[in-house]
Amino acid sequence: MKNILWWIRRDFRLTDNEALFQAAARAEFVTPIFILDPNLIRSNHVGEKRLNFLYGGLTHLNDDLLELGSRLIVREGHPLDVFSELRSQVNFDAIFAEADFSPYAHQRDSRIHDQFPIEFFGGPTLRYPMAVNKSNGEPYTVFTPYSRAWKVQSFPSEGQLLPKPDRIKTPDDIESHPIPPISASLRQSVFVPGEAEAQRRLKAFIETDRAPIYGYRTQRDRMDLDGTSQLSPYFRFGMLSAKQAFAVVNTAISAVKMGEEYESANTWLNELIWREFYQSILYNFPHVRKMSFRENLRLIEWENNPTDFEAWCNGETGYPIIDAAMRQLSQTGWMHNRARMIVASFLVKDLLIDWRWGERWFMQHLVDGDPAANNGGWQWSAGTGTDAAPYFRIFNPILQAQKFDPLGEYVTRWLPELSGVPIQFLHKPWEMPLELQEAKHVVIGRDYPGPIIDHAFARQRTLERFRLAKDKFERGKGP
DNA sequence: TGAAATGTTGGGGCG
DNA sequence: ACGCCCCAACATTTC
Repeated sequence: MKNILWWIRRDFRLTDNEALFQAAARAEFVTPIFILDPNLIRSNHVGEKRLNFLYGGLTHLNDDLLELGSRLIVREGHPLDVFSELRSQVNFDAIFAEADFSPYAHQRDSRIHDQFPIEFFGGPTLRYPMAVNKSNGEPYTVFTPYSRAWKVQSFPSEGQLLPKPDRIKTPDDIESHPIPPISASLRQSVFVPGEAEAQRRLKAFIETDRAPIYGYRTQRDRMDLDGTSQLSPYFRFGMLSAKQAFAVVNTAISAVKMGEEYESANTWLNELIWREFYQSILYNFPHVRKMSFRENLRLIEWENNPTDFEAWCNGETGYPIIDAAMRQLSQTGWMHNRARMIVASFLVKDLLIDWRWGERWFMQHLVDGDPAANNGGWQWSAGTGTDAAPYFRIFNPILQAQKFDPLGEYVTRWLPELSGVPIQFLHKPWEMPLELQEAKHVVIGRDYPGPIIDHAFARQRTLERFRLAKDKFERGKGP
């Protein structure tokens, strides 16, 4: 073939990229193209932090392509229109792309497939969402059996990873839209975009001396430490392939064989499989995007108090662990996973606000915001999802903070105004005697808000409300 | 990938 | 010495 369009969607990398590899092997010219699709970049499910990471990623990808003699073509518009227009300007024989099974992408791609010669390769996960099923052909809805079946199939080895092409020839007469600039306020993001940074982080997490992965089982819950890989934004845009991660972790696991290090590496492996699980859930049960997976919890009578929601969003709930986490999110576009569970439990089970409100807020602010993982996480926390936390499992924000931020360093990092508060009061500052509040310049109601809700009360209210929803459902389908 | 309520046990103080 | 109470500490049940 003469010219193949390599259509980049969420595979911002040159190594282990089957679509690119095949395009380079089969065609004389390869045209890397990224489309700024208004359905994605103007959606109310994305915010500037993820868009900036995306734009930065495009810049890095273009730099990497330049080194191979190629360059990135950027176009703006609906993909069907963009390809129609392109066809009138240049000759291309086929479009090659990494598969994407999220609902919008799937629908978009089948329309493209009706009108253009397009071939799909691989995907954002190692296993296709339809490739891990029960013996009766039905998809799994519980994680543990899913992961067991997932692990039975073959693991990739590092030798099976595809190299990047030596050289890519790209026609030089194709116009490109400029890569949108990054907002000045976000140039200092903690997440440097690009494939090189993704690889550096993967190696730092797994392949250095005393790498964090070997203490992951216990360290991952500590919000005050950097015990997690922080790779999620890179997975989100495919700056790292799932296959690369699985191959590397597989090597690490074989190297240790047993003990705490082995358990830890396996715990991280399981986290990668959770990611595959939720991709599969969204593919097989697309309605979870709109409603509870569990039918019996679709009639919860939410409070949905807008003032409470605003306090949660802005980190002004008066619970330091909640407020610290929400500020970490709005300042960095990322939140520690343990903190995600705590703030989700608080929104849903203390404030009784519809989990979909929280889901949308996360999508708007997370650099790693992914519809499948985010929806899965929220439904898990709300107790409405597949293999979810039972509805009566309600986090106590104070106990969680004491367990997983024992020194209060996470809280004071994001709430420096609380740095003078002694640790025994840090996670419940409203219990400070008034003299101490004055002395530490943390007067509740003046320097820091009082708690917007009493946890014990909220817990009882939620147990009642969820119970009611179940009862209503039972009666509704009655005899 | 909880927490609270309730139940049980056992050591020590004490009459 | 003995029974009784108290109450941690731990276990089990319940939400």
